[in-house]
Amino acid sequence: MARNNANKRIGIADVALKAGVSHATVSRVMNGNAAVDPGIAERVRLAAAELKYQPNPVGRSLALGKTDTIGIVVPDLANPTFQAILRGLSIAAGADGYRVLIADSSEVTSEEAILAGEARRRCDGVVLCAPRMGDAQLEELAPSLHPLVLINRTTADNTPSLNVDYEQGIQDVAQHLVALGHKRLAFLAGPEHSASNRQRLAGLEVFREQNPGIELQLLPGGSNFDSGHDSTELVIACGATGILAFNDLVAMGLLSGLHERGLRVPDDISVAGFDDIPFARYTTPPLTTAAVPINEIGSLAWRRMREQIQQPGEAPEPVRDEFRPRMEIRKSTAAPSTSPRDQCSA
Amino acid sequence: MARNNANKRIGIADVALKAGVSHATVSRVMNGNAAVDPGIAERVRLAAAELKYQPNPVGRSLALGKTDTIGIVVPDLANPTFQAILRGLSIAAGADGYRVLIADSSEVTSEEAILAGEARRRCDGVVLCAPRMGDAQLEELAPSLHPLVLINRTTADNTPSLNVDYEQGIQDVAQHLVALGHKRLAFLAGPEHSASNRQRLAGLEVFREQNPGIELQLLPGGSNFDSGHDSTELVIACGATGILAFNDLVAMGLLSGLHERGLRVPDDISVAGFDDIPFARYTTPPLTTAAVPINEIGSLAWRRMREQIQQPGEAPEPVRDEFRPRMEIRKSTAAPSTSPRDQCSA
DNA sequence: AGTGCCTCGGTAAACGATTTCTTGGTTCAC
DNA sequence: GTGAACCAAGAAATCGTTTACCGAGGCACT
Repeated sequence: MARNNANKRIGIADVALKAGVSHATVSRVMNGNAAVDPGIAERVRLAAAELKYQPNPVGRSLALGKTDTIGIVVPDLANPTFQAILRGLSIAAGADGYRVLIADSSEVTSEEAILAGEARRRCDGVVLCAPRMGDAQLEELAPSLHPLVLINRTTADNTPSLNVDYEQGIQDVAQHLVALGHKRLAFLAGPEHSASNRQRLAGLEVFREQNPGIELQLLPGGSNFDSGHDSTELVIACGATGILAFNDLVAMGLLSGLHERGLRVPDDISVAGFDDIPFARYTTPPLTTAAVPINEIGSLAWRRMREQIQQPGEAPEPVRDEFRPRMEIRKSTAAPSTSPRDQCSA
Repeated sequence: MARNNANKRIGIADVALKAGVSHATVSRVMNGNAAVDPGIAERVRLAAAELKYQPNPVGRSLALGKTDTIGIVVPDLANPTFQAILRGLSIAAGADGYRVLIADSSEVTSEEAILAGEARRRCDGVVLCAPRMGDAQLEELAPSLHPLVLINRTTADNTPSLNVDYEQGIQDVAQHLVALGHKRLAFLAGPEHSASNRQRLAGLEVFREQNPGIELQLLPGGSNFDSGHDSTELVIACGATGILAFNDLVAMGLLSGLHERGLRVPDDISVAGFDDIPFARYTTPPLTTAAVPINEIGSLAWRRMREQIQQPGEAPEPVRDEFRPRMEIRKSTAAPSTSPRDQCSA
């Protein structure tokens, strides 16, 4: 807060004094609320301009019961996915005069609930990205956060939520590889407790049932570059010709590892990512991936939030938005080579 | 703000009522301020716990004259550099119990000043990244923002600022290429009004004087992937063997363009970036670049901010932190090929 | 002229905390 | 036994706004 310049920040009282009216009148003209005599209004405006008066937002917030701010809690700002959501949210909210407050839980699950509560108290609503939080805790927490929008999570009481259909998306990726002729696939999994990883595994289970002739291995992994890179040996050893990476970061790490080992993508091995982060189209080769319309998610999150904030009465029925990833086929996947590289693991 | 649950959010008055004391006493025990009878204190704590009372931050802010929030204004959240600064800042500030409020000016120069002022009124201080704002306007604005930290800008009145030495950094890149044997260089410039681009140009001017035997062309460009990609033809046509890209994004776009055109990096042409964004080491080939310790900048920005916030008295002398980029030599640069590809442009 | 309505703007009560001031009750020393 | 010193907790002021309420005028109509 500001109380530096000269002695005190100028407040509504100073303007009132200078214009020879009461604070109430100043407030009225500043907000264009009630009808004020044009002459007086002009005098007030002049005084305000001369003093460079700007209303104190904290005072307004207290009186109005709103802060024109929403909070977002993210598990990790280093992740391009959350960066993109934040960006989309920030821009969309900004267009409506709202600002966004960040709370980065740094992947510490226990912090998520606390941060969310704190953010909620400071803001008019919160957008919650909490992939690791337990279902029970989420259910308990949600009501107290009320103007709330969830990302990739849902609650029983139908909190508005935006969900990427990872289950279907990963199946699409697998099918793409099968269509190219691959018979031996491997999924480089994400963090164990990640909700979206579980969805992917569920999708692959369905895929397995529907494609009994296709081998599908599950490899432990992580969610970032380094874990993809570190999985290189594992991937080579497993003998699969088509790799489904947990996300684009992992895929890129793997791409780089394979390149170092002298394997050619997609000639020797096909690699597909997930998310379609901005960098995906610029890898060499450009990465085939399941594109998630991430910017849209950010701005839609704001829309859903705004609906809740602005309709103070009944909610316009809770909404659950579903995003089905779209296959973005680039150059990192191709038909498997006819030479029997897949035998080398035996 | 919260006023949803049941009827009203519970406030200090409810706790006071339940504990049979006055608000003042509740406030005292919540803040551990004055000495309160242990019995009463316990009663209050119990009441607070039963009601799940959490103090309203807006009320506190008004009374205390601080918000425990700092603002950051960035020109574009899509830029990895600002994402990284934001992240470092957010984590460092979070560790001290401060939150950060975002204002994205979306590259609209005229918005920067307004956003900064607004952010300042809501927060205890602001970190300003305003690469395009005019010097005069910055000088005028700075005092009113007072607890202020500048990124890559400075003012006459010595506002604390963190500066990357682009001037020296770009010279280091150029020297690196010369050391490899390159005689024909080209700089793929950034946005015209970017302050950091001007610094790079100044650095290259010095380089020119010191290396009269080296040809150095200036090519118009931009600051993102696409502009790098779009410059591919220009780069090929200019005949240079060593390319200095404005930043890593541009370099990566160029890398991808060159790859599409069938040119090999670094065999046919060397490309160097600037910044060392996280993705730089995972391009193919891994990108040689001038590494800017960007995470450090974010956290140091917080340190400088904290110094100003916590020492309300005299400033601990204004500081100007300088970061000299460190060459990160990877695989995208090498000695020029002996075959005279550089003639093809003649 | 008196009544009623309408307009304008001042007064004061929120909003939810912190903090200074004050008061009533002890205790202690003289 | 009285005054000083002291302590804990309540009363009230403060922070900077907004806004419900009300009173004072002005005007028109009966």
